[in-house]
Amino acid sequence: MQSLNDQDEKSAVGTAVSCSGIEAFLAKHKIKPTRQRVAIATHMFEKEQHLSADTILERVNNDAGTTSVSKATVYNTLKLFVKQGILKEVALDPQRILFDTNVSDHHHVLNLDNGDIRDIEPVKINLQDIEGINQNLNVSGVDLIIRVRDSEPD
Amino acid sequence: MQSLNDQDEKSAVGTAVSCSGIEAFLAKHKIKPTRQRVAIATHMFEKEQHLSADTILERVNNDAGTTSVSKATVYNTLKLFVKQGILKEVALDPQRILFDTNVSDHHHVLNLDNGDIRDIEPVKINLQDIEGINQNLNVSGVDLIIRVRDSEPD
DNA sequence: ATGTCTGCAAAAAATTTGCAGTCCC
DNA sequence: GGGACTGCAAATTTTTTGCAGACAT
Repeated sequence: MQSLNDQDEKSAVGTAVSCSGIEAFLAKHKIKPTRQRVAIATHMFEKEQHLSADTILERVNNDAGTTSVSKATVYNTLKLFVKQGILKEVALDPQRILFDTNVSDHHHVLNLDNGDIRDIEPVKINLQDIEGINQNLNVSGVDLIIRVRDSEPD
Repeated sequence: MQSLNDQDEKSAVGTAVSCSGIEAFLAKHKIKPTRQRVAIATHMFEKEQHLSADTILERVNNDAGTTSVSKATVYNTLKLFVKQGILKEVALDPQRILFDTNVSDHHHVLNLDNGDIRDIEPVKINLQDIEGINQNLNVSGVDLIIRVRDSEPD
């Protein structure tokens, strides 16, 4: 249950962003809140979640309450959101690129049996632990995906 | 410097697969060694490496010594190799899906400054260390990518 | 000749680009 | 009205599918 790491705006931003606060939320991140962007953001930030570009397109266009948008706009907008730091792009596996509303440093546990994706605390990576690595390097990011199954291996 | 974990065939299979041994190598993994597959495998297993489908296509078709192949065949063949366990598909980042000749359990260190990809030993993940997780789950796979830079952050 | 398998052209899906129309000043 | 920006049609790129031909009985 992580917040968007936004200090002010405590009522509008909880685990997600309330509909009325979306415009301010976008504006605060230097994103002009156009109709299309608000529509996409409304669905994306409805709650803490991991969605594909396709799912977002579907949800936006099936919701009579928001403008409908083209696929290109969904891609361009999600990429803009990533650039502005309100979304994170995650390659859950080679066939599944998702956009994650949790932009804090964290990792994922993917349940292969039911498809659930669970966010977990970042692990501490010590380059010292990796043999033979150049110690002058500095870590700029760590992606960790743990695939699990419910039942025991047979 | 990891081998392909193949016991017999010690001369043909070192860190890579020698050209002459390719057909036997494919056959051993229940892959009929057709001209196209041999061409693709020759370039892929030339040495321990991480290549995109596109790079493989280019290399195969620029090599007068091997049959040229269509893009579809490259995709289908690489997928077949993954299914048969002689390649691993790695989502290095959302924009870069690579095929890795190292199929043993391992992780990656990606140097963002020079593009180098380095294989490292698998980390031991203890579900006990992850708070709030259902302990009846069992881990079926762990992907870890560490992004590093040469110089210190400014 | 018949059933299985291969390679690839064509189709489909995913992503990017270029530009017509808007929005500010 | 002019520079900057937006959304999307069209182009491009990536991936999948379907089927004509090859191959092994």
